This record gives sequence, C-alpha cells and structure tokens, in this order.
Amino acid sequence: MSSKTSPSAARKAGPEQVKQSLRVWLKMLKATKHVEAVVRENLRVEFDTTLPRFDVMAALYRFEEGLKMSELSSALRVSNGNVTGIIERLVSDGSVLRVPVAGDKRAMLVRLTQRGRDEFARMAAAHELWINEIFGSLPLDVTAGLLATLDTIEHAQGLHSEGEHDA
Amino acid sequence: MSSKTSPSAARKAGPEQVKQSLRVWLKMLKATKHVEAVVRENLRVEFDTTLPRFDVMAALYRFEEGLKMSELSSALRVSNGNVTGIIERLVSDGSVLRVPVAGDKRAMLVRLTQRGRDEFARMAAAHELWINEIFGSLPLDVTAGLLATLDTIEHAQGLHSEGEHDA
DNA sequence: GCATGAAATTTCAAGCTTGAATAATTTCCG
DNA sequence: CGGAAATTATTCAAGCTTGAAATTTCATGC
Repeated sequence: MSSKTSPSAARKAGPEQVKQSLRVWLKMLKATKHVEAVVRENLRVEFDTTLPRFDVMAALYRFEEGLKMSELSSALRVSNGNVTGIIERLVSDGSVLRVPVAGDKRAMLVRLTQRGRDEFARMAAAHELWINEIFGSLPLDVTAGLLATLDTIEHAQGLHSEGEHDA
Repeated sequence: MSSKTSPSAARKAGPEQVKQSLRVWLKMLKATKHVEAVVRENLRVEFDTTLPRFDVMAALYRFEEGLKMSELSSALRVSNGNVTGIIERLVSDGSVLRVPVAGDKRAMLVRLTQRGRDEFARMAAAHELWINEIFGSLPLDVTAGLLATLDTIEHAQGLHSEGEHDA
C-alpha cells in the first residue's frame, strides 16, 4: 500500500519531509533576515531611524485620524509596553502627537504630525525602491507563485491572519 | 526608446512591479514572523529558553570542538558584544563552557557542556516537529520552487552568503 | 627590544521586546 | 446605586541587539 500523508496534523512524517521542511524554513529565515538587514541599515544611514519606528509610522500613516495605543499594538502585533516606548521617542522627535480620546479618559489617540507625515512619505518612497531592487528582478509568475505559497504557510495551521494588509 | 529617464540604480521599474515587490516582501515578512513567533513561544513554554540561546547552541552543537567568540558571532551574523551576553547566561546555566585558547591569551573557545548537548538535542528534535507541522504539508515540488526562489532573492544583489548551512 | 598597528573580546549607552504587575477608568449587572 | 469584571495604558525587570569605544594581546618591522 502507498504512504498516506496526512497533511493536517503532521502525522508520522518521513525523515525526508522533515529535512526538507527544515531546509526551506532556514532558507526563508535567512532570506528574510537579509532583506530586513538591508532595510535597517538603509533606514539608519539615510534617515537616521529604526525599523520599529518605521513600522509604527507606516501604521499611523494609513490612519490619518489616528489610532489608539491598543489598536496600534494589535495592528503591529507587538506588546503594549513596547509601543509605549517607541511612541514616546517619536513624540519627543516631533513626529507624533498624542491626543486624549473624548469620552474615555483611559485611551490615547496617536497620530502623525505634519512633519511626521512628510518624513514618512520620503522614507516610504525610498523603502519601495530598496525592496524593488531585491524583488524586482523576479519574474511575475515567480512572485505570484511565491505569494501563493506564503499564503499556504500562513494558513498551514492556526495562523489568525485577521490583520491589516497591503499599503 | 519608449521609456526615458533611468533613475539611478534599478532601471525604471514599472509601478506595477514595485507594488508587486512590496506585496511579496510584506507577505514574506509576515509569514516568517509567524513561524518565528511559534518557535519562540514553544521554546519558552516547553523549554524555558529563547530563540537567541537556541541559535547559539545550534551553532555550537555542530562544532563539538568549540568555536571562538569571533567565529560564533560571524557564524550567526550578530555583533560581538551580543554574543558575549548570551554566552554569559549560557555559562551560568551550565550549558556552555569557556576554555582559553592555547597560544592566544586574547581568544576564548566556547563549547557545549554535555548537559548543553543533551539539552539541545531535545530541543532540536522538538523544533523539527514544530517546523514540519508548518511546512510539512507543502508538496515537494512547491518547496523545491520556494527554495529556488529564495536562493534568487539571496543573490539578487550583493548578498554575501558565505556562511553556515543546513543543520 | 620595542613601537605600531591588527586582532579578539568586553564594556557601554541606547533602543527594542516581552510578559507580568499596576493603575486608572469604563462597563456590566444585580 | 455599587461592586465585580473588563478595558486601556504605563511601568518594570529581564533579556536581546547594535555600533562604538576601550582593553588586552599578538604580530611585524625596524
């Protein structure tokens, strides 16, 4: 009889399959870290900022009306306390503004200042180019396949992808 | 010539291409972070340890004879000072041993203790399963394609991939 | 020998990250 | 109303990460 691979709960996987999974994951991790390192370095030397700051500003850029701290941290999938610190620095840089939420003394609305918006617009434009330098050489059918595969991974098991998309 | 003005480095990419590049990158980042989060969480709850520690131990596991601090940091592509701290904690945990290098009073050789080896062996076995639960359901031809694409990305521009491989 | 620069590592300040504990406020019900 | 529970945000300790500066030791040339 033939081997019946139960896809769902990874039953008794062949050692070949396990090895291949590991190989793919390590390569994916390596490639991702490479791209991240490029972005980090470029943000640092060209804009004197960091990736976490960039991520926060990207989220705020898309919500001109501002976001509550909790919305921000869940959008970025990082802890609450984490966002507090990053916002603190962005505020003292003059890129972000905090405004109390009318009707709820607990909550704070956070939004980019005009200066923050201009700043981010410049960074985002550069960021697009950096990314395109790396991924732009891939043929369209290849990137399409990659997207599809990555989707599969996200949903392979228990990934709750109820977040934000595109930009 | 239909198109004019080539900006600087990359040759005039269409806005479609740029958008697609960004889309792929964001998805890749998201998928990678998902897998990393799973591994981190599992390491934490099942082994009360962290990903950086796991990475260091993985490197040392493959070099029974030990590694110098500088070799370790370049293998993991992290800064020198970073490794110092992680090793410090692993030493006080009894998982790692430091031995002076004969003939060079500056250098230190770092290696797993027996306890560290046993510990890592258990973690590595579990780690394989976690990864396989995520990637194991992908058909072989898909993972093969993924590997190839990721290779292209790594070498798309200026990635010096002279490091360690497999596990 | 000995000064000078290279190499190996640690130290340091700053920032990122988490999960847990705390504090303030709001909401839900009885 | 009034108290329990949930929500929002900050604080905190511990650890990770970097790039730069400092330290110790080695290697070389003179």
